[in-house]
Amino acid sequence: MLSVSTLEKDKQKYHHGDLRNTLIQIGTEMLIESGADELSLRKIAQRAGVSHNAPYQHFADKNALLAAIAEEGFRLLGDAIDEALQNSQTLSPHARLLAVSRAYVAFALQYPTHLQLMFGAFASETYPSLANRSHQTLAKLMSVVAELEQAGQLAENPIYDVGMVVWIALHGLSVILNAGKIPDYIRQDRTPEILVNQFIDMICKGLLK
Amino acid sequence: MLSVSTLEKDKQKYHHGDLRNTLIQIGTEMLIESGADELSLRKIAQRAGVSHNAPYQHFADKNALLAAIAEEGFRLLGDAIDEALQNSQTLSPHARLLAVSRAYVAFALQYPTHLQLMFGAFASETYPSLANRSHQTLAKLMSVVAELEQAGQLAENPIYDVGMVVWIALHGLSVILNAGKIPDYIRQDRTPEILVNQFIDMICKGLLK
DNA sequence: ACCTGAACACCGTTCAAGT
DNA sequence: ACCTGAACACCGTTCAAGT
Repeated sequence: MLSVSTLEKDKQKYHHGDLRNTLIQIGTEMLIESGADELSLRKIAQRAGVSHNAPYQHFADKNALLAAIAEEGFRLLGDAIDEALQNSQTLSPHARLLAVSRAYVAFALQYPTHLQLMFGAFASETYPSLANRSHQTLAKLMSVVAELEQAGQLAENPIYDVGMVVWIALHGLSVILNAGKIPDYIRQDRTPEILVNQFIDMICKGLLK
Repeated sequence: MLSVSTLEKDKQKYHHGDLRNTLIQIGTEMLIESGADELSLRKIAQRAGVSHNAPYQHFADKNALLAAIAEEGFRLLGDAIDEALQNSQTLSPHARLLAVSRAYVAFALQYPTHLQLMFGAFASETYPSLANRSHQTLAKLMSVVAELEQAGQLAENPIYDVGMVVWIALHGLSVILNAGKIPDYIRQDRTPEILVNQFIDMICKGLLK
């Protein structure tokens, strides 16, 4: 696991230039563990073994660190989607769409505070690499839509719009599930996985006659 | 814009028993003006002309006040939807669905921090009246779906599921628009209104052949 | 260039006390 | 019952200083 070169790189630990990534990593862990309210610059710094002021060497303010943690969140989500694509290689484009959809919602339920942070209001101009990461994530959804297109299964809509519609549905479902806002009389005894499958299928087939 | 009628129904001022509603109203205003970061219990109390401790007479903690402000947000959203229904009485069920959809997204874009608060993680058991309000809002969406049903235009899906699918799409689009996460190559020069119309229509007709 | 420590203005919350 | 004021532990941020 640890090669010599890795060790040498590790020699340049945060005391010599890698504090930035350490802070992002610790922030990510703390966000997963304790939620957004407990996430303070001072606690992150303390856990990194550094004074509460050191972060300002690498981030303009707390918001900049949060943006970096959000960016890391998009990387994690991207990994989850890639894994779903990997595990569904033999299946049909439609089944792969459902697999990716379940992966999206599963990520959302596993890392609710991350999702909230990722879709918080970070200005794209101020945090361009965050915007970039979110676009890369969307691109993974688009690739599945492209498979449907190549299989000749798409109705007459711009392919990018199809991808966006899938995205807004997945994201809306994720947020509403996390907020606990699906009434019991609708939810019944369906798991999130079943809800994703059924709702995405309804969208594929259309709501009206 | 901001209806205060319900909150003003009690003639007793906050010095005589209406501090609770005053705090909710001031909190609502401050959230609209300055965003969620600036929203502190102490500032709300100060603006209400009361000590920073008085709010604890009416709310267990800051979170409880936030939940009440979120609840007020659902009331405002409900008013916006009602207004859209009022203004589209002569139109077809389908056109009314689009009108309500535009109203939802318009509200989201006008009060982005409210929307975030409304869909934050407030436990339904701890804040039952908040959960109730959100269910009432969903019911307004359901009423339009019921019109489609009565007009015989619905495909073979549980009616509640149809309403939920509309809701997740509207909410996902709202969050993603507020987060500024639609890439320019997709957004092109379309306004939010046009995006809502087109995306909801795509969902009505179906994405696949 | 990178980090520390003191200081400042603010925050949510608790407690004792006042009416 | 409703509100106040002092106190506590925390926070983000700035500044001067140390290596």
